[in-house]
Amino acid sequence: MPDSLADAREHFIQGLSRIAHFWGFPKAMGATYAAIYLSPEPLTLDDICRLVEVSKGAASTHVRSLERLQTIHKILRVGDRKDYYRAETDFWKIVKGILRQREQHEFDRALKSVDESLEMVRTARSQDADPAVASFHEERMMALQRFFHSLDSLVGMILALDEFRVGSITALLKPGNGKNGKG
Amino acid sequence: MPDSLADAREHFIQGLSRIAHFWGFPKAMGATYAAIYLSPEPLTLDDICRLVEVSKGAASTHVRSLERLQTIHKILRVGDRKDYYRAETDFWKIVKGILRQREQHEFDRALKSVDESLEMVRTARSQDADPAVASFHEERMMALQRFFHSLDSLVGMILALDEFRVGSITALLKPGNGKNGKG
DNA sequence: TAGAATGTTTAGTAAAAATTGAACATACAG
DNA sequence: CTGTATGTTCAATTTTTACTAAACATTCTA
Repeated sequence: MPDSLADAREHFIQGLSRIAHFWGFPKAMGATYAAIYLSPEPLTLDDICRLVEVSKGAASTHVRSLERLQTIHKILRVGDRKDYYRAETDFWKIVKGILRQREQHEFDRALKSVDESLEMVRTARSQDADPAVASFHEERMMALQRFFHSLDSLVGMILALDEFRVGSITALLKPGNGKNGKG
Repeated sequence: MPDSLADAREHFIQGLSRIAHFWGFPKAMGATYAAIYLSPEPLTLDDICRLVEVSKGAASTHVRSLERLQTIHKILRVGDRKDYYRAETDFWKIVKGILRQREQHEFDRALKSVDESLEMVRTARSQDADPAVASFHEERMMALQRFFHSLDSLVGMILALDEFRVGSITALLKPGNGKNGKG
């Protein structure tokens, strides 16, 4: 069977699709990354359409998203109008990029939302609201606010740690620990 | 305006809905948690239907999911057939629980998927596949495998750290660091 | 300028996920 | 046993998200 290698590639691509989907990205986006990741040579949009079996429009959208997340990189060649894409292979860098992006967009909004709610409760209390309920709400909201700020600090710390190579932290853990006691 | 407090609650619930959705849960599930979290008294299913404006079926599903994630707890009272729910307020515990569940389910599957693909590539190589391409695929898959194992170790470590109270780590960071240099 | 090769946007469609509502199950009271 | 109050399940529906295909834009050649 001359296509056992293609089968393996297929299986791998499907695996990354699942993972991508699980973490909230379109399946085809994961497949796109996988296809690029497994290619020895940079791929063009048309290559991707062929390998991932997706329309040019979708491929265009996905490479844009992947590039924004810094999981792939565009390569331009002089005298060639095609865009080529190669995979970023430093996974810690990728995780860091995704963390950073998520933090910037949605995480900030979450913080803001709690801040606003808290402000509203305080306004309500200064007016006519039931003081007991208002106090309770205020307490709970403040607790969540504290947690978010801690998370924010923690993520910031992790991102900063990258300067010292996060990967090396896990290298410390690797030798001889196998799996960590589950299932 | 006698409902400014209800407005604040509304805003808060909507905020948590967004967050939940962003992290891959149904919006109404986040809203359900928020409603319980803000209630001084444990809530019944019917309370939830009313507060979150959702059918009994959906409410039932959501409390089940939330309970499985240990974000809320069921309270049974003697001589009362209703189930009551109160919110878990230890957010680090919640994060830990979600991490643990995700690790067990999807994370393990990801590892397995890569392991299998790798096995397939090796089989292919022992047969007739292009050795150069097979080698390249094998290398890349092994790199991802290594990363996954590192991640697995890292998550395991974080979960283990809980014994020593993860919260205290962030407590160290909190005093006077404000925001960590973004936007 | 036209024509070819490429990438992007978008209106419409297809697929997936969440939600409803009603049937069903269970437990208790009388 | 019957009726009532509760929780659960699931087929059908609604809502959301992803994708396609075609029009459009851009850049290069000549």
